[in-house]
Amino acid sequence: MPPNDQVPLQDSDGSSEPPASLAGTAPARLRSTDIARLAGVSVSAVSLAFNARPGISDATRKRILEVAEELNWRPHRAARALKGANNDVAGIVIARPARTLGVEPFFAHFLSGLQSRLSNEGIATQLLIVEDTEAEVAVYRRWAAENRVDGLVLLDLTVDDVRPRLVADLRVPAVILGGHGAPLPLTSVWVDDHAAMTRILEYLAALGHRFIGHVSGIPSYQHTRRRLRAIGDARESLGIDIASVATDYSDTQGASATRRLLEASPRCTAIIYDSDVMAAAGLGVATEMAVPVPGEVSIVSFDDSILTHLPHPPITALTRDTYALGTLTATELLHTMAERPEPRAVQAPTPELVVRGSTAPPPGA
Amino acid sequence: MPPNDQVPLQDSDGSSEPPASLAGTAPARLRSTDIARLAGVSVSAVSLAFNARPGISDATRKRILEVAEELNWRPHRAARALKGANNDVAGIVIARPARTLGVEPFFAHFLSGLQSRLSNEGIATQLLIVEDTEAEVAVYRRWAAENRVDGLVLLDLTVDDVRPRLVADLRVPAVILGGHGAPLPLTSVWVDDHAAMTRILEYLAALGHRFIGHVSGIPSYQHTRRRLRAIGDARESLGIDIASVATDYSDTQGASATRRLLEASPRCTAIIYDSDVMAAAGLGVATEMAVPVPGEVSIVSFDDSILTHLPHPPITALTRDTYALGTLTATELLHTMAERPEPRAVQAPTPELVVRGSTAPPPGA
DNA sequence: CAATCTGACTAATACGTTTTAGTACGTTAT
DNA sequence: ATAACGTACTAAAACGTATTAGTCAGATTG
Repeated sequence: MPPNDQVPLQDSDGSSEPPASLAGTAPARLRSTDIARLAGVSVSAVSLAFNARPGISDATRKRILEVAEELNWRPHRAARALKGANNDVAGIVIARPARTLGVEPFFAHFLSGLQSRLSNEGIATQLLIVEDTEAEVAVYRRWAAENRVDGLVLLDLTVDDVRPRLVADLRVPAVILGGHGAPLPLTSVWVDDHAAMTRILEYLAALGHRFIGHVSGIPSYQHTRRRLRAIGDARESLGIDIASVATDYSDTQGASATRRLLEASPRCTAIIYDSDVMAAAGLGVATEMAVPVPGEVSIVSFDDSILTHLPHPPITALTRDTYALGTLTATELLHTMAERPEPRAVQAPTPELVVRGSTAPPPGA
Repeated sequence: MPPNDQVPLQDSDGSSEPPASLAGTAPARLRSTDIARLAGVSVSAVSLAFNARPGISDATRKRILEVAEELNWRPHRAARALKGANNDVAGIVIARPARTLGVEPFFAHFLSGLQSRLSNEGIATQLLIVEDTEAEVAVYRRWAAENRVDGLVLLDLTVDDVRPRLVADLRVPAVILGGHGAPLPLTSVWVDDHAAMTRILEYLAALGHRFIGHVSGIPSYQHTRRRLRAIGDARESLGIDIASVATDYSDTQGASATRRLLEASPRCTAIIYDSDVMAAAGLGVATEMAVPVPGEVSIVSFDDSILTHLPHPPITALTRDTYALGTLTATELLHTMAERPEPRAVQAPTPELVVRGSTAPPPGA
């Protein structure tokens, strides 16, 4: 008789309550051998049943699954991963000070979409917040060496970013959000910021604005570059004058940049903000300085969220489905994980301009 | 000669670039045997070195670690987990529609704090968003059976919540955010909502308000109950009249509840909102209805965030360090994972009232 | 000087699966 | 009648590490 011919102690009554006093005793963990014995088959059969492989009859398969279900048994994922199977984990590392992360609705929406699509495929998302890119890179190296994740999502692509090359070399399937331009070693999902910014500028120009302020985000980000390039192009084609001020996306810097722009002389008649947080902060500054919006100055936000809906006046903004951007990124990642295709650039829909109360023709018009 | 007496093909030059054209060929994975051979020791020695155990000399330990570092080798985490070691993963499941999740600054801040503390200990956070409690419970059962996580954080505790009992029975270390009252089978971190609400009510009563509106959150949540109980107590002790309206925390319902309260006659002279999102939405509605804030009606938010800072007037709010709440929860979870102590209730600091421009004495005063 | 001990290290086993290489048996083709 | 084949299943060999039970040389002790 084999030595392990005993079922681990377990009440057959599903609603049973383990004796709380014995918290120290480790409850015997079920193994596939237990399921096999109870179903009257071998462990191999259990494996075949759980992995939906041919080689056993439907009746046997059903019986095995029923036994497993009853005992709430599932294959130990470490043992499974050890055999080369997937971890069913995707990793995402965000290199920003954790305290400031919460203010960006963008992240939460994007993450929701990403997570939702991935968990449909049974893939969990592992999230890590680090201080800087150096730490981020170290995490990628560690995760790759430990075989911890099946895929990665890279955010905030900068000019001359070292991460795509590194991650590609680590051979971890990955997708970049925001990359474009030079051929990347990884698949990327990108938004046409140039066209989006042009949309705003054409709208403001049509209203009659000729001198426009721009509160931009972090200059090293590629999408910031693309927006600035659109502004450069529009200077010539639309014949308007634009002054850009760089910030770190924080409400504080958005506010102080607004103050600078509104105090300057001559004063611009419209301000474009690279994020919703800064636009809302800017509107606050304008109100505080008693500069009527949109009477004296119009305000446009590059991003849309509850922050642009709620103020009075509500802020004209480029709107995009950030949640859908997350699901799109997840779809690309799943495809990359499954097929390891050649890298490609996938374009997400260009944001649409939603006109609200914060924009109007300039004062003189 | 042992059959695996060959180093997997690997350039000694760290900056080397694998031939991109051979994307299909699987790069040989390093194993502890490789490190052992290169360091001139056995695999056991490698294990001892990596787990900081006695049994090898410092010189040997150093040599092993150097070889591993050079090749970017780290123990395969699945193999390690299979031997009973920790996964170094904490799980958190949020049962809310993913699309609405992004609007709550609370989650992002809390998650940031939690994550930051956990990753200090090398523990990653696995995040899953599900539709309802049923799905949430299924996830807990699956994760426990698969041995996927070392700890769990439970959110949004409701009255008669089934989850604490279930998770306790699954023997997964876990911490609840928001529980209190009846002795729970799990350690919980809780905030004294009763005292916090009382603080608001006393402040408003001192200003002279006698009829106050309350836009509450989801009634089945325990913290909502505690707030309502404080309101009940204050009716008697402070001699004020309060009308509560239940919502689902959304800006939409917050707005419509505000409309109802402001249209009622007699009209309340102050409104308390259970969340910052609803307070901001409510301020918008008041402005739209041309009800001056704080001239005709004062507004107080139970939660503080950028949403209460930015509007004009900025909203008087209870402020608490949500990020710190996350780190506190993480600390409790780490303790629970390490020591498996008896469940206990840990109280987080009671929120402080920050008076801003949205509150003033009632019109007649 | 023999017996004991200690430090540094290793061989072998266990963890719980998946996968490979079968076996046994009944059915069909030659 | 025999060979070939397919189906349903199983025994045994991985996967890469941690751990247990050693081995061995040299130091210490009685």
